[in-house]
Amino acid sequence: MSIQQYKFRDKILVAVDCIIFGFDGLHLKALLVKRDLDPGKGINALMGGFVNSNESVNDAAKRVLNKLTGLTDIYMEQLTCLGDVERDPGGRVISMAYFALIKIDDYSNNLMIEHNSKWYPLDALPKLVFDHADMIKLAKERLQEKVSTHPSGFTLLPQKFTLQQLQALYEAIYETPLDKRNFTRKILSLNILKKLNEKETFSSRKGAFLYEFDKKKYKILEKEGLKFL
Amino acid sequence: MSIQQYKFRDKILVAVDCIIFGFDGLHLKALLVKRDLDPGKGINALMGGFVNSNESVNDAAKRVLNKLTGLTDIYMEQLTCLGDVERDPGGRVISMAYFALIKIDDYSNNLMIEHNSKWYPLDALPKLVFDHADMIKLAKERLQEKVSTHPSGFTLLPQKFTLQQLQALYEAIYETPLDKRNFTRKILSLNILKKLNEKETFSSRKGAFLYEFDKKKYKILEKEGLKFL
DNA sequence: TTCATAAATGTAATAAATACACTTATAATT
DNA sequence: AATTATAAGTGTATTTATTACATTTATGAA
Repeated sequence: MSIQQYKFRDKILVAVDCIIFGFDGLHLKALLVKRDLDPGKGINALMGGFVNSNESVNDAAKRVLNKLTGLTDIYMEQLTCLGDVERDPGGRVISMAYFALIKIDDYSNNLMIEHNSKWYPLDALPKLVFDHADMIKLAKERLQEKVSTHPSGFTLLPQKFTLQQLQALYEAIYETPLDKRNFTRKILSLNILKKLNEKETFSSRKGAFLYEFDKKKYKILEKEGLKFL
Repeated sequence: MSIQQYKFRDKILVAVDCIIFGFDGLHLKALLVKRDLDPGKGINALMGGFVNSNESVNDAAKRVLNKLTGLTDIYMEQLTCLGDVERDPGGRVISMAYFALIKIDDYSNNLMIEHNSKWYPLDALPKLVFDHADMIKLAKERLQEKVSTHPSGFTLLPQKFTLQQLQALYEAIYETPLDKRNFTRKILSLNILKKLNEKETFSSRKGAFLYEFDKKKYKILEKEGLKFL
């Protein structure tokens, strides 16, 4: 046997698809586009693209994410490989699904028009092409696991946020109400929040203090993990 | 745009590589083969193979696992996609890594000779081709997470086992000693073990009771998850 | 009968999780 | 200036889970 062996094996189209999550203060949402090529043209889909032979699979995902959002340094991780033979009626295409978290306000209206994209609440998704609905379901489960042991979820919030916004985020992800006092105590005990001398006065007369993250402690917890809920 | 679009995209070789774990009662081990083709011929590697265009990626992993072990219904899950451009000097090959758990005694000596394969303790791995060492490292981390929330680890033990064997398994996976009384209490409180009326007398005069799993409860916990350690 | 060996077992102390309701600050209204 | 409406902010007691720790028991071999 020799290097020649590689030559006679089947080459396959490899795609990446990105589940992009956002949070609007109340609902967890996914960013979808209307697919612009057949098969499935005009149907809602995750943003995706093919992996080129001169780029890594992760780089392909970054490229796709950047193309859609204009953002770099997006929180992103591999989710799963969808590899069924018949998953794409257009041909044999395997897809690596990624999930990504962005601040919903970082995504501009211009881009929504340009890419024919739209945020959908997870409990009201439209019909999706191929196995994209499966991907989103899996991504949501993975997000729940992830935020229970890592501070990644914070990526969905604006830089400054109130404790009630943070709680609403966890409630949206876990799909369950949480006790305000217990939540506050626990999150503050992690020592990753800095209380600012500013208040957010949009949602109450009294106003709620804004917090931001202590990036150093955040990094440690990101690596080491934490036990959140 | 049309279906034609698919035609002009790059096709890529897709491989699967399997991290196969076994447990000999004391050490966690990985099954490695001597690679039989260039590049890297003769160097140790994970068992792997290319995905054919008429099989799913998961089926390719099953095929590879079955070819090496002779076993079907192996516990197996996707680990990660290794997708760097230069990871395989023989060409552009992306690899989906899987980790699998088998009972070490199910793997026969004949197969070891036939495939030029060998069990290596995880703390004494030989040099490996490409990024296979990374895969094993990641697989071990994933195994640690997995057994802390799912009863999957039991797949590494024979059908009948003693509590001390089970504890030794967890100690090997976590790489840390555990308290015998606390361990026993906790594992029994999960109510997934059936105490048999048989003793294993190999390792002590007194003999230790054998246990086996209650498969129904196992299935429930497998889905719902548990909080183990 | 004694000895050596690993198996089996319980309790007290500490830490973490949960359940639960009133007071406070403020802007808007009168 | 006083009142009202609204969400923010805060503490304690109870239950549950985790940890630390040492002696007795069963048995085969000598």
